[in-house]
Amino acid sequence: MRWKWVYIEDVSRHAGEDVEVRGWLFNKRSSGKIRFLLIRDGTGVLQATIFSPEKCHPLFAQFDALTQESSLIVRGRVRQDKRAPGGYELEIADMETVQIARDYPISPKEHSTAFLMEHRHLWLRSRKQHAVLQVRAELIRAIRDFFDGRGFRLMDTPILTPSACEGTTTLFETQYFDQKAFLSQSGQLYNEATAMAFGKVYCFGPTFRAEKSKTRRHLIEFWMVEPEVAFASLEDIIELAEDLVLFILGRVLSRRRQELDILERDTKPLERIKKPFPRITYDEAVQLLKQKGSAITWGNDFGAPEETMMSEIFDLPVCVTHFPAAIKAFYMQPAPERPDVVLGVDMLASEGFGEIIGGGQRIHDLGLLEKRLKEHNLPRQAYEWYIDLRQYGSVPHAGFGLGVERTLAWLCRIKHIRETIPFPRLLYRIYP
RNA sequence: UCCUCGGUAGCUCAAUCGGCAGAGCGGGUGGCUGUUAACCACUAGGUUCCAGGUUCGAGUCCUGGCCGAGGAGCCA
Repeated sequence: MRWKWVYIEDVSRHAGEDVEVRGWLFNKRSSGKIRFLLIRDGTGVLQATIFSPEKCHPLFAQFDALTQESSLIVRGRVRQDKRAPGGYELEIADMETVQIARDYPISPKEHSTAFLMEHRHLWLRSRKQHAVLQVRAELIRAIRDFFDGRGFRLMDTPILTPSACEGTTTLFETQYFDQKAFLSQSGQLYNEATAMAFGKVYCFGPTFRAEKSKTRRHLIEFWMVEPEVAFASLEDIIELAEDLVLFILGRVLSRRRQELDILERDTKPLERIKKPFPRITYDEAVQLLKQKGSAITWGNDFGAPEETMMSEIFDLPVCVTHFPAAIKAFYMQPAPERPDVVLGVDMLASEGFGEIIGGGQRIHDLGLLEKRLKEHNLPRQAYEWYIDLRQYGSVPHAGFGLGVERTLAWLCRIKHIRETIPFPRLLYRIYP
């Protein structure tokens, strides 16, 4: 007979049927005349059993030879059983060993972070890491569905760029034939051009920052989605950011419950998030933080302790607006009648996870943009095309960037951002 | 880049005042008719990160180096 190859996530639909499962040995146990195999195939974990009153059953010998992470194909009948994890198990009739794994280094007991990072290529198979990356895939799909559903056009901005978008000190330099090029830190400047061509756009890709930062919330290479909308104001863009976050939350909470359970994520703090999120200006935030005992003074950016304090004051994500112009990028539009602050917004996630979104309104006036470039000592020739946008039907416009890994860390309540991407690039680690 | 802590069996850790190198897990062997990180018995397994120094004697003390972790600044 022909055995039907099924994935473990679909196994409950095949109760009573003969099927084939292809996967890896997650764990095994035995008790006299009965043997248990926990098999994973990437979509789930299934318990399979071998039962025989004969001690010398050939399948028993095959079972005994299996080691953790050995690859195998099992065939048998699916049966509903309350005693099995997941409620279904496979009664093995036939088993094929594909390869015996020798000394798999990650045991079911505890390991240090350093050891696990060294074995990241195998750590991905572990239950919690697997769950986090399942949520990541869902998060990315939700982001795309959100923007596509609202008529945004996906614009792929370049990764190799001739100039800096923000500071030049944090750029990765590379050779571009006989000239220098830099790895992109953001697609924003290019998106300002595509927004003038398509009205509302987004880019979604990897970004690179050569910052020597060694914290739980920094990656050297990370993914960012950046919408940009022509004719939009700060107000418009904040609402867009709120809608995006709510859409993502809805998707992940409805479709990835099981993974959040595996991660022991208490979902109540996420479930109570509703529009509108609290909004405060930078001025108000500084006042609040001072009352809470922070040493912050006007004109300084928030540090990690300030972000933690903010999430102790509010139990929803918070939008902080109107930052001092001096601590923000050259392209930020100054507030009307208050030129020392800009129409920018940072969204701080709840539960102490800090900034997940940064954005705002961009300068659309030619003269002001030229003035700012000079003040920031940026080479005009590298920005000619960008300046050009202000000469041909310039309009107010706004956008933001959302960091995928930080958002995922918040959703999964993962302490360190290194677990939110399959192969993290960190300050002192580029292997594996 | 700065501050703090750490490096002992494949892994996670212990080793009192400087005095015989130890446990659990994993591996191996055997047992057990429903296990849930199964359990029980036995068993193999060591360049104590590297180089130098002090000492009768160093995993332990000193000097230098290498590697890692936690935190800070910067940022999404």
